[in-house]
Amino acid sequence: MVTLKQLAKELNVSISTVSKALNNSDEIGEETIRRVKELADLYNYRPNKMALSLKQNKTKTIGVIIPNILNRFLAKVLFGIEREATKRGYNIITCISNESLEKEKESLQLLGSGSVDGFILSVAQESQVNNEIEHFKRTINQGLPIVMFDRVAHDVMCDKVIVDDFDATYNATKNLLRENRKNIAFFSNINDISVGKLRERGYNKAILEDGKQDPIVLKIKKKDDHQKKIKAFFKKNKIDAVVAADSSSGIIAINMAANLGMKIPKDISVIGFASKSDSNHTFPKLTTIRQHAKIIGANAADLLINRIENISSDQDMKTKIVKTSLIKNKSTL
Amino acid sequence: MVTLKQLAKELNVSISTVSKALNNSDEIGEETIRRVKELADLYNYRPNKMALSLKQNKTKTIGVIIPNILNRFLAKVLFGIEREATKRGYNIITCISNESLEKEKESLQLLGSGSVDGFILSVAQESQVNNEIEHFKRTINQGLPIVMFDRVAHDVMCDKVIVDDFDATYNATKNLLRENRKNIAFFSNINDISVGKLRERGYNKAILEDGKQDPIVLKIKKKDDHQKKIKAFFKKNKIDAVVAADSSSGIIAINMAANLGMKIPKDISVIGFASKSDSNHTFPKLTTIRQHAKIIGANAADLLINRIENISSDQDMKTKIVKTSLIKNKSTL
DNA sequence: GTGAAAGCGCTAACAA
DNA sequence: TTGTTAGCGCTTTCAC
Repeated sequence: MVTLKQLAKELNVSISTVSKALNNSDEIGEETIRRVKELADLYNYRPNKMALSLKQNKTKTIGVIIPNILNRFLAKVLFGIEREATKRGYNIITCISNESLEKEKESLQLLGSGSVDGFILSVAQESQVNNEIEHFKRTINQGLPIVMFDRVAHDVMCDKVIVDDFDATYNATKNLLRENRKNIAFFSNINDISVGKLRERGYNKAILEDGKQDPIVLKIKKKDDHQKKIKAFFKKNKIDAVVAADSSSGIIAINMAANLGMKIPKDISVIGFASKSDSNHTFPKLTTIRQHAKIIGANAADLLINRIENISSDQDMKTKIVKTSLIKNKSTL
Repeated sequence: MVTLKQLAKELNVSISTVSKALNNSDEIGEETIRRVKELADLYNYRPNKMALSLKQNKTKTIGVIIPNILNRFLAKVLFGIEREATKRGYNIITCISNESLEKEKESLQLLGSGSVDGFILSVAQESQVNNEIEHFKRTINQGLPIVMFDRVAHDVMCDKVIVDDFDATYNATKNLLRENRKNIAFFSNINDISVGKLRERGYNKAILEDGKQDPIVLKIKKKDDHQKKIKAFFKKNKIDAVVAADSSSGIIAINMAANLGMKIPKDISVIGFASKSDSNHTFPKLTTIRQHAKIIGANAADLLINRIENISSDQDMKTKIVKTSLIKNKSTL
């Protein structure tokens, strides 16, 4: 990598002249600027990012801590973050917490020592279960802003971007009630995290308000055989509708129902959280609750960068709610 | 963030004493070391990463350029890279090229100016189509090693990690021939990239070697309605087996076949590239070609870090082939 | 209009 | 055993 020093030497001027010339300072003569820029172009000079960061005490880099990159929703949020960050001149350093509190702490610690200007994260399952929030507070006290999305820690004062999980399942369930479904079940593979619980509550509320049936909830653990669990459930309970809290449950529910001879949506309706490409994985296509993951990511990046650059003068922390949409496909009436 | 300077001041010693003490230099007295470390702990001192990078001219950071994070395979490779990199003390900066040559160039350019010690990447579709490789060569000449995985540019001299795509579909097709299938079709949604072509060739070779049937290839474009295309194809051609080059095609093929009344695997066998969780999205479960994405990622990280740290003394570039495995599930006999 | 010098936080060769 | 100094690449204030 060519440096200012080398350019200066070759041009027989001082380092500061070169620096100023490249930054179009009006202290420098036109002719000099031209000469400097020419040589810089020739050598394809780029200012060293580390030197800039050190000097200006900002890195133009965002730390992103994601619990699980194999989750389509989270991957999509990451995509949204990356796009918005790039647009605003920021890079992202990605860490995958793998749902582990320890890794989450470590990432915060490691990147916190000068590598990034702030963090965007979704809380690891282990941290949520143990309600651990000290590490977040420490980071914030250190002067590094955090934006949390989806799985947030309510007791931490920071900007947040969340989904209207409760309303989403509440409305989805209402929808099924309007179809006159008599036995609506709720399937969930994510019952240990906050959003999973919110979704269950939305379902429960709709069922109880209606008052004509009892909630039936199938909780599937990560280690369970997903297909077998659902098959067994279908055989034991006669149900005519499913609200699925995660995308796999919805997809498997449809395929299994079809396999057991049920007609969709005549005999059974299914609504699930899923992305567009996932909803393609069933026939008929799954009626889905879309979370607009990319928008969530873009919003999170936006909030963080504004905070970093002090664009929003106000000190209050914001919580943005990105509303889900119900996309009606053919797995409901 | 607390600095050496501040610690030194508080302890009434010089900056270099503090630095040496923290690095356990034997130049420093035990008592001093203890005092320094105590205060450093108290203030939770961490050396500033930017300063270290600038000083030592290495960043302990890897640039990863991924064409599409929503692709499960690529996401999984990223996971593997991140895990291996973290294990060896490296961070990763992730850029998403979105299959665009321009973005790929830009990322190389931007991160190349001091932000990373090397790159791991899978070539963007646009770059492959136009056979653009100058930007890779430029980066390498700049002294930054590159490791390519999956979609590689053969004319660039660098370490590579690839999958035995040709053999994978060749063997899968042979497998179907052994089942005595008479009309084996090939479905692909990725025919414009190198691996897609390799997979088609493997299929073709097996069919032609057998000599008892003609290849039947269905190429699906990104903008096509995936389900409709496959449905129409099933209606027009009577086929009894499918080899799918991408995971969506395999999954949709099974669900659509079932929907059209075919019995799987009695009437039709399906084999596809997919991850474990994807193969759960069909009933019966999809017989899959596993690519071992995490291992690919780990290998790529390993190769790159060795190159960066000059562990492998040899100058020859290595190409590692990670063999696929055929996981027999119930969508084949 | 140009250059010298200080300083961002750190390490290390050299001096004391 | 500890401190002084130079330097990594850059910007910026202040002299000339």
